[in-house]
Amino acid sequence: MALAYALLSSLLVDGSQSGYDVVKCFDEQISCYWRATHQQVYKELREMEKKGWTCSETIAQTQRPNKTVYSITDLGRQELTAWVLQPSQPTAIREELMAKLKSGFLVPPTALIAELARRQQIHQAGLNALKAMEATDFPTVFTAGAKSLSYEARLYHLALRRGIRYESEWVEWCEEAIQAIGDYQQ
Amino acid sequence: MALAYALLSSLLVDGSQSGYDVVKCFDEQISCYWRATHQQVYKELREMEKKGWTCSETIAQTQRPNKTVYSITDLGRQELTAWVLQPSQPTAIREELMAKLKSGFLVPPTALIAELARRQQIHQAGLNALKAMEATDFPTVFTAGAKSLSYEARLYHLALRRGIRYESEWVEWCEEAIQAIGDYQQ
DNA sequence: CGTGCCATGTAAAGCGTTACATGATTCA
DNA sequence: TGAATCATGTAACGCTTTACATGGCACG
Repeated sequence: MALAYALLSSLLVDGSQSGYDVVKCFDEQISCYWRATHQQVYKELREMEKKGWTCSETIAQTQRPNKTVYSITDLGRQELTAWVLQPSQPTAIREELMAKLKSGFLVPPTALIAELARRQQIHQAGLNALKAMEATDFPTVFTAGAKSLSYEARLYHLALRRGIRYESEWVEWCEEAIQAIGDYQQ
Repeated sequence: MALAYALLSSLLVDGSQSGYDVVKCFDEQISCYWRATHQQVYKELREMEKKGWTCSETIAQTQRPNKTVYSITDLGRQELTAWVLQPSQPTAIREELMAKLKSGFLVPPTALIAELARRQQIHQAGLNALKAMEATDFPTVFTAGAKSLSYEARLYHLALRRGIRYESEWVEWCEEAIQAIGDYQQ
């Protein structure tokens, strides 16, 4: 369900787009809070068109495959607004690594430490990417503060901040866990 | 897939259990990193028995429905160990609230603030619950430090710490977001 | 007398991942 | 010449959620 609305918001904020563009936008920007494959995106855009939430236009291109460019309709905008107004539940957490930790005594501590270090690197890389996004998309934040942003930009910046906090928290926890397990070696 | 292993680790660490017990254990303890409905749990336990990862015994009860109590087998333990040794990918993030924020300019700021305050309360409650769990299950941490724990307990404590950090981060971010949106009201 | 706990299940629908498929262009 | 980008799709499978179903006991 929520994917449909995430797509609508992309069409609304970033303008009319082809499925391909939306996927790219998801990979680049939206990935800090939502993920979708191209198969899902194309399917959902077609289904929303049936419901009248989007409309499409085919753009003929030479030297490139033709595009189907989707736009949000008034009905789509209404649906999106109604959805935004609804309360949202926290996402159910599903963290494989924590499940592995519970049975972690089955394997050598060094194996756990290696895995935690690997995860720490992944989250550090994610953090760096998000910080780079912040520097690119919101440069004024660093000089004039977040209050310099427009309301719309500020809202999006808050989502980015959530991503940054999330990845930072992961990096810190990995550090804590590596230290802790180190205490039990020899 | 991962559900199966989470169940095995519950059987291994917490001992033999009925499906019902496992579900309760998931609701109470495991919910900070995994969630499953009773339908999933019962199904998975039966499937693992077919594979020989678990074995079961029916306990007749008067005044209560009979139970099927599952135990982990040697094969199950081997499979679990092999799984723990495999690298695990970070969970894909799917955060509805962030998607709503991106289209948040469609609704009055007060609506956003109300929703953020509601979410903050939810995460604060989650945080309190996890801290209470820490106090109950690991009382020595507060007096003698985390190093007083056995290796097994320490590993589980680390998972709990991750939950605590996660909920704390949410509460803080909600605060930040409420403040930020407040800046744009008159 | 109603609510909630104990204890287990079936069935259907929805959502998400993975694999497979095409075919031209651009860049190293 | 091989890889990456543009652009869109089908199909199968598996996981997750939601709804429906049963039936006794205990507690207020």
